[in-house]
Amino acid sequence: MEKVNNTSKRERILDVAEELFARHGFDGVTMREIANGAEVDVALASYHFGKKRDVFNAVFMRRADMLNQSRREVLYASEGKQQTLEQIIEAFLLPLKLAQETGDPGWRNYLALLAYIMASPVWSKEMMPKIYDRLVEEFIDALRGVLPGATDERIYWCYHYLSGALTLTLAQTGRIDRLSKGKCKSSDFESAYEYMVPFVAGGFRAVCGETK
Amino acid sequence: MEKVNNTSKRERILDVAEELFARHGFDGVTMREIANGAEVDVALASYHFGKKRDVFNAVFMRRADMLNQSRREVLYASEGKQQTLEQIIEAFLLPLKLAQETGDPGWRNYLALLAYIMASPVWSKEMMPKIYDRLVEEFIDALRGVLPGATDERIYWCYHYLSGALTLTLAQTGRIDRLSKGKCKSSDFESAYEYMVPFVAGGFRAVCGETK
DNA sequence: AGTGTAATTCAACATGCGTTGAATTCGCAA
DNA sequence: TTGCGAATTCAACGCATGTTGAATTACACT
Repeated sequence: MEKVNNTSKRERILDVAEELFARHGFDGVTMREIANGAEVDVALASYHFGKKRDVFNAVFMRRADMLNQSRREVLYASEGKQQTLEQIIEAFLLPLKLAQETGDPGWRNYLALLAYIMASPVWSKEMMPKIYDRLVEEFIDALRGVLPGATDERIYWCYHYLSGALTLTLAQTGRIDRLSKGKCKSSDFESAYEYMVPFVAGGFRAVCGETK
Repeated sequence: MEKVNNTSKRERILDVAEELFARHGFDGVTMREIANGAEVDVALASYHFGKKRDVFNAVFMRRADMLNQSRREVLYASEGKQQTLEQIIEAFLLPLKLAQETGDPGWRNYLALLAYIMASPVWSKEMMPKIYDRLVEEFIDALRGVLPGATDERIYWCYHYLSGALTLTLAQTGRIDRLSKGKCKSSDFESAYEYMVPFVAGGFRAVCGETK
């Protein structure tokens, strides 16, 4: 198996597909563009993964398990102990820290792809239940623990707002760069994380009542 | 000019394109699907609007001016008077109330299309500066007025979270329905609006300091 | 060195795409 | 009723698409 730049052709296909799908969506990318970017014949992607949809699936799944497991570990790290609202939110926002710390552009591309899927009515229904929906109920449970007086309706809506703020951040559209005239940067996940935790916590407290 | 169902063929093309583009994105829709949905020959869309991209543009522009003007009016309705943080946020979330009050499915489709554009790195850069970016600076100014001690960096990030929460709401992915087992509904813009105002206000106060 | 299997390329297919120019129909004014 | 321009359809073009089967190369094992 030929190797170039320390990665196999198979992985290079996934890397390129990840980046292109995140930017242009499923239908905005052709098999030939993927093959071109990976410097590979167009038939090779089909050989390894099958149909175009299977390439998309393979990209989606490659980092899904790792991310989910990492998230679960953080959430249960302080199990038994008295968790704070901020700790729970931090656990949920883990992908931001993760992408920032590794510095791997592949992770940033993957998270942008996740944002594309989250915001799409069609792909959200198709992909999110496979992996990511499962853990949400555990987050909601943790939130119920620190927001004893709140109704489920309020908690789920607040979770939805959190999810939206996260999604737009991961998408890295560059709009905040333009609007703020460079004072903020889409690529600056560290700042996004730093302000997002207190923002969301403040929102939850305003809607779901006081916490201990 | 032939009329059916009180709408011209030209408008029917825009209506169908609006719905399809919102669900499947620009590349996920063909001219023939649009023509089929509008019960019209495929060449007619090109005759009226030009290229496929021009159809997309026409759909985007059709309701843009109206929405922007409506927003501006609400923002300056309480000009001079002492505005509250909540009033500013309410003005920004106007599309939610608007879509809910008219009950027009066309508006819901348009707002979903707006969400698609907002979350896409490519389309966001191309479309948002045309109309929607202009008003944002006025919102930021209003926010500065009620958050005197806050840095621009903090205000822009908070605005970004607000924008994200709104975007995911407009997208109507149906995910909150599934996660909450029916307790919340993506289509329920009234509840989304009701909880979003205090959530965002609480977030701003937590990050940008106290308000009067 | 030789053999078998996986990896990769080559060549080509059927199909669907956006777009266009010519032909036809419609709606209204003279 | 005739004429004329706008609206609409018809037919077809050149091209790019996803996919596949056969041919070729690379590689591990004996």
